[in-house]
Amino acid sequence: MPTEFEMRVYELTRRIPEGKVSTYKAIAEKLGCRSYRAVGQALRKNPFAPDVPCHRVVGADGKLCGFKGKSTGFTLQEKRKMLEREGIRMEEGSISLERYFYAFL
DNA sequence: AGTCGCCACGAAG
DNA sequence: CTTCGTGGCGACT
Repeated sequence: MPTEFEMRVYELTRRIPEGKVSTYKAIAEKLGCRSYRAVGQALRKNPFAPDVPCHRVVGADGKLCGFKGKSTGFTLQEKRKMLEREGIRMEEGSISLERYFYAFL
């Protein structure tokens, strides 16, 4: 059973439309919290995967999340593929946030 | 309940 | 590059 905080994270992440991405920072600030890490932790557990498109959440510099070892069962390659399928192109492993960033309007 | 360690980050040095 | 700040959660005590 996720906590309320996690629920908020999932709820926001879920709202990211196809062809768009967001950052841990944006989500955290939207939740009124200053910790991006807390968001990352919530996504790491991600009990709502793949309902919650955690692959659309990237770092502030447009890079995909780090994936240290195991995760929710997805790999960077799989996520990259999903993103490209949604129309998101990457340059040397980085995403152009200027084009794809979604600030939860 | 208190403490400690962990975490897919970010900013600063 | 490294180190610290930061917020929250899980595990252990």
